[in-house]
Amino acid sequence: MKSLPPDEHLAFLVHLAAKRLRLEFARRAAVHGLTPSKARALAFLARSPGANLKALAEALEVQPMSVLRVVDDLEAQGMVTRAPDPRDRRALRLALTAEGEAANRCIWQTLDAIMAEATQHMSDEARARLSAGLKELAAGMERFADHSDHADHSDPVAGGTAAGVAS
Amino acid sequence: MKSLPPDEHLAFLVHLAAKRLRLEFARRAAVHGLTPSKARALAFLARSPGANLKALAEALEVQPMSVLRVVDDLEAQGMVTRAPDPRDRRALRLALTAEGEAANRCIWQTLDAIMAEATQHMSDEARARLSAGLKELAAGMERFADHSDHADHSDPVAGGTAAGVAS
DNA sequence: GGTAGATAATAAGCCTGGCTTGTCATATGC
DNA sequence: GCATATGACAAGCCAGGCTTATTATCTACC
Repeated sequence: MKSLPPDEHLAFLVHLAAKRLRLEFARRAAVHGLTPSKARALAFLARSPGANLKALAEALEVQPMSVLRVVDDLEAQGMVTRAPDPRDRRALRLALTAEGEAANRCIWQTLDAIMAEATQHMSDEARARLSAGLKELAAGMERFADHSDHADHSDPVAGGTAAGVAS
Repeated sequence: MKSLPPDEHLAFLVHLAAKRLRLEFARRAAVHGLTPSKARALAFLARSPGANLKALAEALEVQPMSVLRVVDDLEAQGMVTRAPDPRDRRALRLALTAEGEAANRCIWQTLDAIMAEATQHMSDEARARLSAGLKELAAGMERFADHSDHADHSDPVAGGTAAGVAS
C-alpha cells in the first residue's frame, strides 16, 4: 500500500504518537500514584460503576488476570471498592470511592492538558479530522482485537521474519 | 479542551489504535521469530547500516540498555552483525545480514497488509489526511520525548491522582 | 605527553503490563 | 441433583522498558 519512507508509515506514526503520549502521561501521573493502566481502569469504572472484573477486562481488551492486580492496587490505594454482588455471590461489584472519582477527574484534566499542548499548532478542524480518522482506523482494526487467532497470515517473504512496529 | 465522551478522546483513540496494531503485528510476526521491538531495530538498521548501539537507541527513543538485548537476540538469530569500528575501538558498527534484509522486507509487507486491512474502508485522501494529522500530533509531542524531566506539571485536582491512558 | 573527563558497550537487577494455566466456589441448565 | 459454566484469584512467565554502575577507550587540555 505504501512502503514509502519508513518514518512516515502510518504504523510508525501511530506507534510514535502512542509511545510519546504514554510516556508523558505516565510521567505526569506518577506523582499521584497512578500508572497508565490504573488510569484506564479508573476511567472505565467512573462510567460503569458496579461493573465486575470480567466486564472491566473486556472493556480494556485484556485478560481478567491482567486487571486483577491493577484493581488490587487501586483498592489498596482507596480508590475503588469491591462489594459483593447480592445476586451472585461469586461476583464482586467494583466502584470508585470519592478519592477514585477525584483521581478520575484529574486523569481527564491531565489528558486534556497533554493533548492541548500536543495539538496547539493544529486548528480545531484538523483536530476533529484527526479524531475522526483515528476512530475509523481503530474501528478498522477492531476485528484484530478479540477472537484470538483468526485464520492464516500468509508469509509474504520466504525465509524472512516479520516484526511489529507499534509497542 | 474536550473532556467529552471518554471513548472518543484523542488520547484513547491513539492508545486503542496503537494497541490493536501492536497486537496484530506481534501475532503475525511471531511466526518469524520477531517481536515488535526487534522489528523496529531491523527497520532502522536497514536504513542506517553501520550505526552503533547509541544511534539505534536514540532513533528508537529508548535507553541503550533496552536495545542491547534486542540486538543480542537479532545477532543470535543471524539477522544483524556487530563489527568493530576501526576508527573507534569502543564502538561496534551494526549491520543487517542478508537474512536481516529479508526480514526487513517481510516486516514492511506485513505492516502494509495490516494497514491496508485496517483502512480498507477509507479513501486514499482520508488515509493521507490521517497520516498528516498523526505526523503533526507526533511532532507536537516531540518535546515530551527527550529531556527526561521538564519543569512542573501543576496538579489540577487536589488530592487526586492522574494516570496514563496510552499503553 | 599524561592525565581528567566524556562516551560506548555492557552487566545486574527492577518494574509495568501483559499472558497462560490451574483452582475453587458458586450458579445454572438439563 | 449433578454437570458444567463462570467469577475471582494464585503462581509464574514473558516482553520491553528502566536505572545504576563497570570497563574500555577516546579526547582534550594542560
